[in-house]
Amino acid sequence: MVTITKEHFSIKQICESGQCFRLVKLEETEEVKTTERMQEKKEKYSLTAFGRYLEIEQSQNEISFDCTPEEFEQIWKDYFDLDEDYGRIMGLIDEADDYLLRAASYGSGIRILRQDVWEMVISFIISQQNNIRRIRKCIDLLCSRYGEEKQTGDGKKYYDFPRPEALANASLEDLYACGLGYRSRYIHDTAVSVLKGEVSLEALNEMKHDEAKAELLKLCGVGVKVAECVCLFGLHKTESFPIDTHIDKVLQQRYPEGFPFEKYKGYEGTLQQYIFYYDLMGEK
DNA sequence: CATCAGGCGAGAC
DNA sequence: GTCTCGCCTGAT
Repeated sequence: MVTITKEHFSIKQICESGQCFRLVKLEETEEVKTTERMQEKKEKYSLTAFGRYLEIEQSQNEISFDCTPEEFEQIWKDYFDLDEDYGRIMGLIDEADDYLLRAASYGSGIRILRQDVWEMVISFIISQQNNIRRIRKCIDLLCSRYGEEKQTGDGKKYYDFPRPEALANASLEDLYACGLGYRSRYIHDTAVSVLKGEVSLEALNEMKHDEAKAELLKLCGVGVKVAECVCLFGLHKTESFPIDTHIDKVLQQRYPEGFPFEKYKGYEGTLQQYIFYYDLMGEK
């Protein structure tokens, strides 16, 4: 077990922000009173990533990871982008931009996770014209049917994310049965492309944002929006700025003169997440 | 019953 | 290049 205290880290907000579909809430327990009037709420989450299973518990700024210090240092510290100072990024926001300040304040615990590229490609193909609840369901089904079955130290079963080969070999009929609908063909064709090496996901890390985006656009079912999401969450290119229906609406309503991208070079994607989350979850 | 959910491909022009 | 249209599916 590794316990840290960290500012600008809310596992709840990261989960709700819909960038990682295999981070799920397990339970909520009302803890014994730690002070006279405040009841401390502990929230427990599970995460499956990079072939590993991790349980995480958070009470305010204290976060506990159920893993060894070595695994935390090697894997999760990087995964949760713990070396980045999100307070500094929020400090870049124009003090005259009330809306952006409110959005960042509302979602101040969000971090841009460093996730697996292949998993992001498939996950965000599934995300199109879809809601988070159903995206999770589709991905769970894909994992349990096409992912390798594994076990934790204490014997808990979980499934790895399916490899390209497994999805390339799946029949369209079976993919439809995972509730993927018309995205089934996209998943299949993309898996074949990656398996054949028509698009090399490994090579994307060495590329600039625009170059990586152009490569991703070669994949069937990957348009501009999905490509930007893969760049942001799978390649950690934080200059990526995915525009979906929420962001598009906000840009029109709040930034009719245009969003000041030049002002936030290199951090557009991080700010996009604050805006997205605020529009999705925030009160009117 | 219609509409919507973090779009995209195909075809028309 | 830009525009329109149809699309699986489950929730409301």
